[in-house]
Amino acid sequence: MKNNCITCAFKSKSAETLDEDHLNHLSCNNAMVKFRKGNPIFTQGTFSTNVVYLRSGLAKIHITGPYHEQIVRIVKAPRYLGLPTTIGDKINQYSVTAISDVEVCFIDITAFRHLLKETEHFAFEIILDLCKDELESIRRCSNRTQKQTRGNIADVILEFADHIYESDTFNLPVSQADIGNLVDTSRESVSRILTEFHKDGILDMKGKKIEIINKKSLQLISQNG
Amino acid sequence: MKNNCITCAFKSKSAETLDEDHLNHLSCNNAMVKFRKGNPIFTQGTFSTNVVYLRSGLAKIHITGPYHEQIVRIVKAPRYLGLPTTIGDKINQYSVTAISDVEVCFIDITAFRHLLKETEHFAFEIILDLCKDELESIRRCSNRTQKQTRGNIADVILEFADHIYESDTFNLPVSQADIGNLVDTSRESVSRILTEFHKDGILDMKGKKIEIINKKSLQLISQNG
DNA sequence: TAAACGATGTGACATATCTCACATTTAGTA
DNA sequence: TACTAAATGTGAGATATGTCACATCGTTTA
Repeated sequence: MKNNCITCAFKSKSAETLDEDHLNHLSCNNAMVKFRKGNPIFTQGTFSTNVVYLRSGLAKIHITGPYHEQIVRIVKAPRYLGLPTTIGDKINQYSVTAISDVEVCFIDITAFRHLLKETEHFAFEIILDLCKDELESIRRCSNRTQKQTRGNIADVILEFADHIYESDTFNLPVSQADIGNLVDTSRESVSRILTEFHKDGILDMKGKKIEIINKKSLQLISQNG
Repeated sequence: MKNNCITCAFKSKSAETLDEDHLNHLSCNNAMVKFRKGNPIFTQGTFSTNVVYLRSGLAKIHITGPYHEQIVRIVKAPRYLGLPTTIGDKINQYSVTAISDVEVCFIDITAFRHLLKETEHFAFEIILDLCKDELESIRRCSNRTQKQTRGNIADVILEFADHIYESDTFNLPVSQADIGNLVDTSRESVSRILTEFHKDGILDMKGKKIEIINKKSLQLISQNG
């Protein structure tokens, strides 16, 4: 299914810099695909022949570590998925899986490189994106290894509320096991800490539905361990 | 002190793509500075007005985490230092300190951006660098959080031998405390594990001098925890 | 050369969190 | 609706590793 990038309402910041000709070129080398919640968008170890752009929805980036699968990050549209693994290597170095229903654009890598060469603004926006992602990776890794589990779990909750859903009430799109391997702890510890937060009146939980009641406390826990 | 990039023997892969005119432009906006071991090259929290290129020597990239300073990575020349923090943000998001005597080029950021715009090959090489660094960050973080301390310390030794010094005998350029905060453990644990390796006949230590005796074992420890 | 400081070795103890075990609840499907 | 599988709650015990304490060794500096 071909896509029309000119009229697309979910353009990336880099695509915003393109003129009509280049957007047309992008449209011609671009396939929009829908994935249902839970399905893999691309998989570690396979060939990467396309640049992937997440048009709508949520996805998790995960990597097979030395012992177990680890979630690196949970991301929301709009953003590119796996530029490092597509451009930096021919084989995907990590996997991306939809955690809500998503719309994804697969852009032919040759066409993408063509755009990088032709239009310096486009390339610069991509560089900016890469730089910000790398900073984020470093910051996250430093937090994750230094903080104790309570702090990391508080972070995850705050991340969902502040950056992903932009609301203090939301449905967790992932299991507790997922949260565990996002912050590198066991499923059981996540459960224990979540019920602890509940008992302390910090948040309300009904199944997957979470409501943050005492955000100050949560932020304090995030800061102090 | 102005630099002549045309005759420079330590050109980056990206600079290799430049023609004489552009190299001249680079030379004119470029200052080469030497730092002695232990001195900061740039510091987290300060303004970043230059792109920094490590021409020779070793450096550590470190960041102030929620609890303590953490070494993110130890890098060797030739490579850029802190592209993400220079391009992605105006304030340095991390620090870089020399761990041997080093030579560093400070490139004016405006001139650097100019090169990015003018020459698509240059920009593409930079994008490649950024992508590879990001992949490396993710891989490292996943390893560090999953492996046990013994495995991480084995990794550091192997990294020095295989990638930094390219020899199984070398002088450790950092203290055990540094290694501790590179792999997120205490100074005492590093000491204990290092003497353990020594007792097991895996390596020989005389002061800072390390000689790997049984590399196979070390690799096994790196893999299995 | 001494003194002072930083880096390192090593023991004892505390503790966060993992693992295993099983109960219980929720969701998905015939 | 009932049955099955997956997700979650919770206890008990094991353990890797942090912290504190102090001794020793090497290196810089006055």
